[in-house]
Amino acid sequence: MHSSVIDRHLQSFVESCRRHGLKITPQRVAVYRALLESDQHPTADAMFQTVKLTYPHISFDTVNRTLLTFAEIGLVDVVEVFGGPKRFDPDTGDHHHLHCVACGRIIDFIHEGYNGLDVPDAIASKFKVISKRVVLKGLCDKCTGGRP
Amino acid sequence: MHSSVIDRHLQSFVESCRRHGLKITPQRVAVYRALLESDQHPTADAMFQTVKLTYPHISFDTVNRTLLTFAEIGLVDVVEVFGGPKRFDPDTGDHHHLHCVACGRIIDFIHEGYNGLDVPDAIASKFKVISKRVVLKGLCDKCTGGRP
DNA sequence: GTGATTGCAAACCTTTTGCACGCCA
DNA sequence: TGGCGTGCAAAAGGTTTGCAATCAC
Repeated sequence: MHSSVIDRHLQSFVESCRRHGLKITPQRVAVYRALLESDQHPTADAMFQTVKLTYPHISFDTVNRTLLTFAEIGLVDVVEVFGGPKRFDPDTGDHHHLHCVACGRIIDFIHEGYNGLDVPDAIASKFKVISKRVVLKGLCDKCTGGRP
Repeated sequence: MHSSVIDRHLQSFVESCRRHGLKITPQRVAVYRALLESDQHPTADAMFQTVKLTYPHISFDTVNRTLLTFAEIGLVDVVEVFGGPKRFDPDTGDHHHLHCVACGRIIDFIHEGYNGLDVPDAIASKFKVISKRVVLKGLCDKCTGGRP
């Protein structure tokens, strides 16, 4: 990611913290920077390992709590899992997930046909829908070994 | 659930076990019966509490392992969660989920428009899709207090 | 200054593993 | 009878909580 893009993200991060009355601490900045560069859907522990490289003194608890705080203010999403540790998604935009049941990878994809899914009236009248996502379970290319 | 319906389910349960070389033990039958009557998406512990009522001597481990075994042979689904313990779904048919972010309930719904979702070619050519589900996050009627 | 945040430690909960005994096929 | 399944116990892994010291504002 280009440094100018990072700067722009960092600026909106600062504004988001201000809006929610959160202090801008070096730990939070370090976690946020790591999120921007993260491989997809890291666990709290994976984030901890990454952040330690640039901020060796940080504790796991701080990383974990920071991620949960970021999730509360909408800076990251907590993604759906089928067991195991929580996983976080720095991409809060409209996209969908494929879960490989063999290796556990979660692969993002976007698809025109899935955007703006209509919510049935019976649901819309009773529930306030916050987010919509299509979740596919299957086997990824690495795990099928090319066999379809 | 009517007893005749239960009998029919039990019969297909027995066949399913036979097909997979699993023994028919009273514990497995008890767990399966409890599944048929279960409120939706119970955790292993919730199932344990229920099964104990009719089979007081059963251990938590057995209930848990039985549920995992059932999941492996497709008798139940493990449903997507956003953290916390695994949850099981006795309904393996085509349906979708609404997660209430306030109370944690997972509500099933069916919707014509979501059945037979097309899988984008870019995905279908690389991944073997096993299941498709729309996951909505939101607030249920109990948690909005009627306010939409 | 002061209240939020951090780091550390302990507790808690869920899941996993190992093993001896018992039971289904 | 043989081997799978069960129950018990211990361990592992992840998350949550409490608290004193520290830091951003």
